[in-house]
Amino acid sequence: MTTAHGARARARIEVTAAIKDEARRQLAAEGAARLSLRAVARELGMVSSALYRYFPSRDDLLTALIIDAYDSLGGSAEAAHAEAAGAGPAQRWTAVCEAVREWALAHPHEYALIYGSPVPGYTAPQATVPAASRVGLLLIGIARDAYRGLGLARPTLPGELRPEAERMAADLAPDLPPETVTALVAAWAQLFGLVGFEVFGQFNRLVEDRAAFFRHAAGQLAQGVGLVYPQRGPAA
Amino acid sequence: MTTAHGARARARIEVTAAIKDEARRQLAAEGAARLSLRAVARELGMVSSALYRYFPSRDDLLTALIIDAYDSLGGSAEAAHAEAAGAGPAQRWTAVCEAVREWALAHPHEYALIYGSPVPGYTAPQATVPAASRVGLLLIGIARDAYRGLGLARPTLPGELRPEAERMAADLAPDLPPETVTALVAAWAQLFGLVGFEVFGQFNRLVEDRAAFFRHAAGQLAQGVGLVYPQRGPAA
DNA sequence: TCGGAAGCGAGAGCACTGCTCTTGCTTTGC
DNA sequence: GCAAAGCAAGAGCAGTGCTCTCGCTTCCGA
Repeated sequence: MTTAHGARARARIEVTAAIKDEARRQLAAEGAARLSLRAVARELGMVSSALYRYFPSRDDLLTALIIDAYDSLGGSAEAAHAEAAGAGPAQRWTAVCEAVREWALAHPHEYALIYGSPVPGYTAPQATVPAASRVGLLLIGIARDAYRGLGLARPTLPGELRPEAERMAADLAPDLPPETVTALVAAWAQLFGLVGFEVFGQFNRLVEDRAAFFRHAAGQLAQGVGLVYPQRGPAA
Repeated sequence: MTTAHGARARARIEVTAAIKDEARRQLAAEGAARLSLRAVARELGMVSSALYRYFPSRDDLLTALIIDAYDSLGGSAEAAHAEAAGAGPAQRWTAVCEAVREWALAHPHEYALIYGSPVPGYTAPQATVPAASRVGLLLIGIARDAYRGLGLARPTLPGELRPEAERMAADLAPDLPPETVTALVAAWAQLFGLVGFEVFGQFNRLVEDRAAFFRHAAGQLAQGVGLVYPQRGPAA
């Protein structure tokens, strides 16, 4: 009984996938706001009301696409990380950052869906959280490897931020120094600031050689986290 | 003849302003995608077709709101900068960053309009450029003051980025070192990464004391630009 | 095996959207 | 003083998300 629960369930899976595929096509072509349930149904040769058997609302379809986008981005980042497995922490950091950038440039509308303005009147459901965390976990993992290996330059931290830093460290990576975790969170946000500005055209008549610019900026981020070859003294 | 071109022209100005005000209200309440021309007209007691005499399309209304939002943000940032006039470059930098953050938190939907995903099928018209540049120019100005005054720590720059850095410097601030201009552009994007992540809820169950976190991150950005009290040696 | 239940696609319909066009009225400028 | 331009109103078009009802098909348990 490999055919899970008969032909009907199998058909449901196929139709659901077909709907998502067509929706993704329209998303890539026109953007989230122009994604139309009726158009998807039309393209699939079905009537719009039938589509509601698979997704109870337009927002639910969008949520499914969001999760898929997070997964696609996370997969690309993880693949890039795996490919750089032999290299040092700084190189692996940069490789992950560049994978994020390249995915975003290849899928601008999907990137906008997950890291642009949230779709209005819509807050990301809890279901998206695991998929959304993958890139962050990857970056934490790189820092952890460095910490356990060559060592990590420990960033500075003002006193007023220490309680918050310890809270974040307890949540995210209890084995890492709070200073490092704080710097990681900031670098994570800053990475997507760089990517977003490029994808959304803010660099348009400003930065020409964007790949080189990004590579350098990503390296600076790694340095801010402490992911440099410790020349002047390792972790305190 | 102070009344520019009679009562009709004056009425036009007033009605245009009333439309923008009501549209801004709806934008703040519901977000850009739910901004409806018909609802604006309804609220103003006019019929929807009449509104097209003032804005030829919904996108044109949005463009007007975008420019206003850039101006409002730029004004807030400039005001904060003026208030910190006596302080050193690092403090003024942080003050501007915090003003940007506070404006964004107070006007999330307007922030999303200008720094979130661009409205689909819509590329920002040239008219928005001057208004959009104000924050960036402010940051460049702070760096320039520091450069002419106490001096500026000069960031490092890889060789592959030098041509691009010189191009950007020629465009943006020919009087500043290319390394500084490059760091400025990166910091600019990273600043909006931090702000965007907070406004769009990416920090939600992650960072609690966001004000302190942001203050620290902004200070780190200033340091990356070279805007620190030169302790170890001023500009080379 | 068969009968009720659940799943499914189709169609009609509601309330809404952006936008266009025509119809009259008013203000403006020559 | 009169033609031209600006204006509000209404009707209408094509499109949207979503609901409801209708028959048909598949499923599952007695």
